[in-house]
Amino acid sequence: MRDDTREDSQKDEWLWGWDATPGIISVWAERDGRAIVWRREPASAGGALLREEARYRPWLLLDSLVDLLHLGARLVVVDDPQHVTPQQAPAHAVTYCELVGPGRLRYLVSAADGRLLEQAVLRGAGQRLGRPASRLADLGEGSYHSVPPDEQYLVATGRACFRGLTFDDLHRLQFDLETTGLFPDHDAIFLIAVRDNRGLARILDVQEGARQGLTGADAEADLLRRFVALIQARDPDVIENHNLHGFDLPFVARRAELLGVPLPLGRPLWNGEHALLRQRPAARGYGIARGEPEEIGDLGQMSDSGEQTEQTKQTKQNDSTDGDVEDKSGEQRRQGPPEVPTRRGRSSGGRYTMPGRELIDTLDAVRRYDFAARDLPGHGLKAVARHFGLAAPDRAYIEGAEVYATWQRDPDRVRHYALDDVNEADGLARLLGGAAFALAQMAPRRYERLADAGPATGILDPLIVRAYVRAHAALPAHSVSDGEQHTGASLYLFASGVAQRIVKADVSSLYPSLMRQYRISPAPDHLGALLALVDRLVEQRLAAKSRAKAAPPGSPERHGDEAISAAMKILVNSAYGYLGAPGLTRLADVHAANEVTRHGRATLGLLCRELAARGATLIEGDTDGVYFAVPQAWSVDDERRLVRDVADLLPPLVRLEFEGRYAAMLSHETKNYALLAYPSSPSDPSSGDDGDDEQRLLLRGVAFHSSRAEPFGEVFLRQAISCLLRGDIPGVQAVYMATADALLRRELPTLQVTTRVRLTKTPQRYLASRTSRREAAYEALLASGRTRWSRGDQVRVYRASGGRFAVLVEGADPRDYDARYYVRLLQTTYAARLARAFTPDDFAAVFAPPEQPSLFAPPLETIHPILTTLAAPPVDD
DNA sequence: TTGTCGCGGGG
DNA sequence: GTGTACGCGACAA
Repeated sequence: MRDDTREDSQKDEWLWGWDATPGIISVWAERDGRAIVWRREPASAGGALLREEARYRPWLLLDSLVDLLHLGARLVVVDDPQHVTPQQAPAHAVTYCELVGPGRLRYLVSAADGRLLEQAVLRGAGQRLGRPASRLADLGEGSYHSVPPDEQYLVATGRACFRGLTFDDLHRLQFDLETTGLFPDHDAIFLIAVRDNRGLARILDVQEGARQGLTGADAEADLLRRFVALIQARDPDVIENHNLHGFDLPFVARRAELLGVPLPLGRPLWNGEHALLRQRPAARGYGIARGEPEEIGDLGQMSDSGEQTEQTKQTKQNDSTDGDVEDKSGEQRRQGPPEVPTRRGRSSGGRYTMPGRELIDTLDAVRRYDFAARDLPGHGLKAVARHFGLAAPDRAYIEGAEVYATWQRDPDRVRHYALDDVNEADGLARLLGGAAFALAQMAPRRYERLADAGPATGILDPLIVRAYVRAHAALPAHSVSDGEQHTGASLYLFASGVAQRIVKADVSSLYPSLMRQYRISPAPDHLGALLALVDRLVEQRLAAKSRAKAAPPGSPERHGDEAISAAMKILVNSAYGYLGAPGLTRLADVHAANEVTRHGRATLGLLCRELAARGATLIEGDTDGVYFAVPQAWSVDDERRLVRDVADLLPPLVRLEFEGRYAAMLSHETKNYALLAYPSSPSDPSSGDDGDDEQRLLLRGVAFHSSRAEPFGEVFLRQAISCLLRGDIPGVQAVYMATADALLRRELPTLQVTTRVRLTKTPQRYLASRTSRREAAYEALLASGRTRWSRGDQVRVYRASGGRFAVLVEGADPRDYDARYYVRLLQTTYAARLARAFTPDDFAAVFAPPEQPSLFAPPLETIHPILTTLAAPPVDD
């Protein structure tokens, strides 16, 4: 009993660290052993900001002491190299201890100054290798492990961020740029919207400078200086925006460089001056992101916002300014000019940082969310904000390419738009940023790094390293692939067409459950850290979920517990991915991963067989869950009993859950289906036909919505499938006929037949390739007289009468679309998505060409949707 | 037709 | 200090 408790608290330390220091917001450490910790009191305690200078003992892990033997008596063995008193070893000593167990990295070494520690190791390595060693990497793969200074500090102290703070205790600021275009070499910033969660909402723009007689580059430089002053004055803990690292920061950095404006946006370090914006070391970032210069040149001349701006012209004259985002007091980190976004430059690598503040890109949070949920229409700010209901009713929308032109015509509209942007960025950060906030309370990394980290390499690995160091266990060398093939999950389509009384049952967190149930652990993990973490995460997540449910909706407590639950879900679900990524994760073990998927396939097979044996009609099974239909006469209780009966056949940690029930389903292909929810009263499918069926319709898969689809097609699909799932076949045909009719009469607005296309070629590039291949979007631009556009512009294109392509100008509605073409598209593309629901004859009758209705078709009333069985339940193996 | 590459975001 | 998935459309062979 007492052993259990001690073991539990040890494993809690692996997950949460062991030092309860509250309120840490950010840590900045140098390799020389100095650290600065910024802490904030909870708002309830005054919310003051504290700045503490600290020291830590830099450390690293080695596979051998041989490179340190040259130190002689200056190499001293101690119990705990991360905490050494002057009595234990002199100040200039390198200290070490030997770690236990079979891992290759079996020496924890430390010194008062990390640079001296490294130099000592490198000197010994140079002697051993017979050539100078200048970096730890020269020691060779797998013979050492070191982490950045701030993480050394957090591991050594057992501290973590945000203890005792709620999300809103952080001082969070959002800013958003409005620019004349996408390319900072040639476009300029004319407006910056700034808001924070302490009541600020401000627009900075070049018109203010203009009132003092500043124009062009002077006005832009003045704008940047006022921006810097505002950040310093507000002194936020966190700076957020959507695509912050991919657009706003590189744009600001580049413009500042060209204009010669320094960017001291960080908090003061030791010298008392605000630290400059810098790039986070990310080797991969630039090279590929620099882009092809001649293309950038093209873009400058072809900017869609017309002529080059005053600002840009003037800026060009002082291209050689020495603006520098480097912190002169720090190490020389920058290896080249700041990254600019280019065609290939989605800047997953290029990241920025500023001491004392955490830079959070809501695009990262959106991607992390959608990785699991897969229900977002896109990852853009506006689309996501609308999806989550964050968009204000009077939200201003301006197409990207129109922003600058709108500014010149109607600046207040752009101001409104930019404030809407920062407000939505704030809402998004609150809604989706909680997970990273909670992760920062666990893992020994800064918040901003946890926000963009991959969960396996970026979070689990640091947790595991900290656990090994804490337990004084020798750390296994980094895994390499032994060639074992990774096997996957199973996916079955049992039936296609239409079925009623649908139930979805799935195993919550299947893979981690199987790891726990069958104690599947990667072979090199002699400490058992991964499985112990998964155990803790699953247990504590359940607790956090029930705490969240008990807390008042909207309360900080609820937000906090939901965030912990979301964070733990991310970690739990990545434990399996961790196993299967040799070369990426330290303790990968593909054999163990395959053991998990093997149990997973067996579990899904068992579910399917047992459900079918008890009267269910299987429709689709995927990895960890099944859609099936039950007989018409069954009650909800019958459905639940079935799921419970089958759940009882599974081992205790593998929990089958009743996930949902639906009135009807159209099964099209695997992962492509439509579900009709029951009317408002979930227990009574026959009640309340209030005509909002379309809202109760859930469409899944690319067959039912693709970003390129014409709006009229999506509308048709929703209406037709809604009728279909209600059994209203005449209604399906009526929708079809009405849509065709509206097209033929051109009653549908032109917007309904357009597709949104993003332009990837410059005019020159397209003209060069035009002879060999014509592309609709560019032909449309040329046909409408546009010879100038910018890469990255999005346009709406449609097919106009006479077979030519046309661009739809915002606000226009010429109704000159090729109606017959779109009627054909309605038949061949959209109606076809309902084909599985009918016999071929019935399909032909329902969707006859509108101009020649079939005389011999069966009456619609006699047509019923069908369900076709495609496969039997998998057999036991 | 089939295989490979690049994109997703920001103005 | 390593990225990353996944599905689609564009382009080359």
